[in-house]
Amino acid sequence: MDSTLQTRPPLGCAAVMMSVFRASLQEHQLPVTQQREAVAGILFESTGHLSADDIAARLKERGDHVGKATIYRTLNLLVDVGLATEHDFDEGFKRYEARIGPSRHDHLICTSCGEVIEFHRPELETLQSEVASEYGFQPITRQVKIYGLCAECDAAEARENPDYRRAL
Amino acid sequence: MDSTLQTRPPLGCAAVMMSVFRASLQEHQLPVTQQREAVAGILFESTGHLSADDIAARLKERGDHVGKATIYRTLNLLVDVGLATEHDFDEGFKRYEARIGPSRHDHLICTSCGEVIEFHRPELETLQSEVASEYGFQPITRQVKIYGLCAECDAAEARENPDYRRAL
DNA sequence: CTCACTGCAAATAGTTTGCATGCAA
DNA sequence: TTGCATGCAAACTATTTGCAGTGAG
Repeated sequence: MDSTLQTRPPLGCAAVMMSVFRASLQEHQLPVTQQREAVAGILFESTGHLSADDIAARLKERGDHVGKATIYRTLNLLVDVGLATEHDFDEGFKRYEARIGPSRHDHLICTSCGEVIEFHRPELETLQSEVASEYGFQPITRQVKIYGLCAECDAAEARENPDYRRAL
Repeated sequence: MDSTLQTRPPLGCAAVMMSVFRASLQEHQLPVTQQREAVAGILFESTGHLSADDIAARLKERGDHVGKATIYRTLNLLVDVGLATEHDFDEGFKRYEARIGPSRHDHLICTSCGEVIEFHRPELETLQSEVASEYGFQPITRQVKIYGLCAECDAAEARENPDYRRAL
């Protein structure tokens, strides 16, 4: 299913995503409201992993106030139509990310400073299908999260406590 | 509310885990209380993924009432000393599992019926180290979760809605 | 005897929901 | 016009925390 390796289109991407979103709404007979466009716009123009609060803040600093309930409702909508991905990095809240095409990536999460590094490993696609078919499972999505210390935090830790790695 | 049980650990395993737990507590000058032993016991004797509520229920049906706050405090303690693993299967609450040795396994999660299937893939170990070293990252733990439909739910879905797979 | 643990209840925090009102179609 | 969408606030739910009392070492 994900046989096409696709890189993120650089420009105009947000605009394309917006029209896909509008089309999805119309297809489902749902109104295209200003709030929905505002929330989706913020997400599509950003490349990071945004929390509901991040989105609220960006909307505010742009003058576009949208109620938090609506932000959550819109994010869930985006996830449902497949235009956004939900992430849980164990921070006690969720983060959302625009989902451009079928391109899959996974994450390294620093448990010390919270940095999130994306990585791509096509082998994971194969492995996912293999494991799934072994159990008659129909895979829809996956999350691969590797927790640990980023290069900087690792160095810092090794400096303070030279043999911490022995515990791993 | 009960999780699916998978493989059965060797006998006496729970007892061994308990004494490791007691040792950890003593090492940190922490009292070995009845409540701590009760909570740890439930977790060590089970092979599944238990929520805090599951544990409360099992304690109750055994006559051993323990306050929920204490259950949470003990679970966090177990995670901190490395004797339990925390899982988040996107159910809105966490599940805990005894951690026997360094054996790694990952999960297939049915988004329809909630079944959790464990799988082992040694290649993931390699992949984890490769990716990590590529970014100078020091991996500590990982979570690989493949969401989708288990064989039964997939069949049921295909029966009701013959071409749902086209949407994937 | 002392200090940390326990239970309870109240507090948190992210997210969801009920309801009167406001817009998109 | 006709519904859904919105905003607010209240509701929810899992988890954490404060505090008076209890128990392990």
